[in-house]
Amino acid sequence: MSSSEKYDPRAFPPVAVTVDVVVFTIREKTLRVLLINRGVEPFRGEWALPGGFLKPDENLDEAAARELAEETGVTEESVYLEQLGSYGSPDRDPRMRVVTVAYWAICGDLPDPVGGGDAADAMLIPVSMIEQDEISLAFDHREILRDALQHAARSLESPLVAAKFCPPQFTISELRNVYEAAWNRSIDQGNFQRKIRASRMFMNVSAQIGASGPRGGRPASLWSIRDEGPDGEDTDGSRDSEENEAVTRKGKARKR
Amino acid sequence: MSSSEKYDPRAFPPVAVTVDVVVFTIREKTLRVLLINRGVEPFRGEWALPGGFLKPDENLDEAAARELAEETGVTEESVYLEQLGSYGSPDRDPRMRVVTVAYWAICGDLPDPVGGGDAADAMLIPVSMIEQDEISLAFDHREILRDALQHAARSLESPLVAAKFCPPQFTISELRNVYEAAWNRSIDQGNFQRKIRASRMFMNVSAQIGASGPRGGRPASLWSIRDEGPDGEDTDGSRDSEENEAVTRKGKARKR
DNA sequence: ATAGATATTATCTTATAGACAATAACTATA
DNA sequence: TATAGTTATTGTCTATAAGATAATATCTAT
Repeated sequence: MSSSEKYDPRAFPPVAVTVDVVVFTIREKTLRVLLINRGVEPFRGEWALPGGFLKPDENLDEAAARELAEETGVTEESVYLEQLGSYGSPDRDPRMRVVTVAYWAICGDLPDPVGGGDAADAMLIPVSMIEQDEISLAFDHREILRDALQHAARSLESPLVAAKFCPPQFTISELRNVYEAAWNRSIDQGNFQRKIRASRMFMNVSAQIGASGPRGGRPASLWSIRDEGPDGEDTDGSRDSEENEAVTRKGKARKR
Repeated sequence: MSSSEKYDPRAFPPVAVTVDVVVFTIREKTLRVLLINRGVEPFRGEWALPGGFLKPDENLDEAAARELAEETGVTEESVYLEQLGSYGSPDRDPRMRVVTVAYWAICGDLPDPVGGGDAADAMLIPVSMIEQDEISLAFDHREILRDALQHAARSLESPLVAAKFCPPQFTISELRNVYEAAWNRSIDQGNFQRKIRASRMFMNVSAQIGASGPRGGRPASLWSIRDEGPDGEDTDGSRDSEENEAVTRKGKARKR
């Protein structure tokens, strides 16, 4: 007999459902994650992913978006927010049975002084610190973060996802920095430039302009995600390439 | 303030958590999914994914494995079983708030007469029938199945996953049939053979032997997943290739 | 023996990635 | 102002992998 038939849902075992969000951003060429310093037991004083209980009339995606907004102030619908997976070991929360649905998000422009106001403190911690066990996380949040990192690394194979780490207009080097921070390895400038331009996923704003960096250097051109016009945009005149695909993820690792 | 602090977990909103499993297999060169004909309301008489409530002392993976075993009798730990995602729209179950954690599984050798015994009937339905709306599913299971199909298609990029659809020993053509069924397109025999042999992921059992098909043809050699020996296996003598990767997923579609 | 079927190997072409060199355009400083 | 340092951009060469296609091998059926 099907197990679906075995239970009366009104006699379901008591479970609480929460939503946690792994918010990634890049600061100082370093991949960072938003963590909350817990003000209450359990795990008081330890760092944890932002999250909270699912409300009766919202679906999972809405709950994740609400949590993201509550913790970061970011409400734009352009934000990348995707479900990661669910975690439900019987003892993952000492208080009671809690199943959490984890999401991961990319924020290109987090307001710097995060932290909701309460005794709870919020910080953007480099993921390398957690990977190297310099910071421990509450609950099973280290495991969730590990899975989020893996998932994010794969998702970056699409440059459109990588661009979510950048402001609306960005240079190709800024985009390259995203990969170098997330994949923890250096990427050849020339090859990356070729790849991005050939992909036709972005369009050239201000073809020649763009300011030089603080240390000089030829000024870069600015790019943005291609708006889906049926007419072919080609600000820089290159017309030789077709719709390409992913950025590959091989090569020698760096330090992080 | 962090939302994690806002709620007393003992005052959590009432939610039931279930686990549903999308069980894929291949029959007659067709990708099929295991469906249960519901014997009770709601959706009595309609087809649904096998699933049931999470038990108090099991984690999510264990619950999924239990459901898989209950519905199929398959208990081997070698079975491919992976979490897919969670679904929790407030009204997805008319009885009460139910969040379900969906898994997907590959069974290479399902006992044919599935069906647990009760009034509930079980069948292996071709996924094409659901895609073409010839069969409707209960709850939001059509959406879950759609996501599972997408996820499975990507996962098959690793031939090791594709081999889970096959018996322990299989021919390269059987493996190719997996791709043709799941991706719904034909794959060139020669190129596929080259790819699989070059990958070094499998090893040659019974190098020359293997029976001919019912319609004749040169007998194929049998392969199995390479056992991780430090010594280089090379039953067929080819020693020219290194560890390669995915099977790509481009090409013209077929009918299904 | 011949036709039909499937498996296996080989060849050719093209696309893409990676290594690496060369050039362009800026800032800073002697 | 000339020069060095820095970053952006373009170009070239090579190796690898994929797709198209042909050729060969080995079976069943008639």
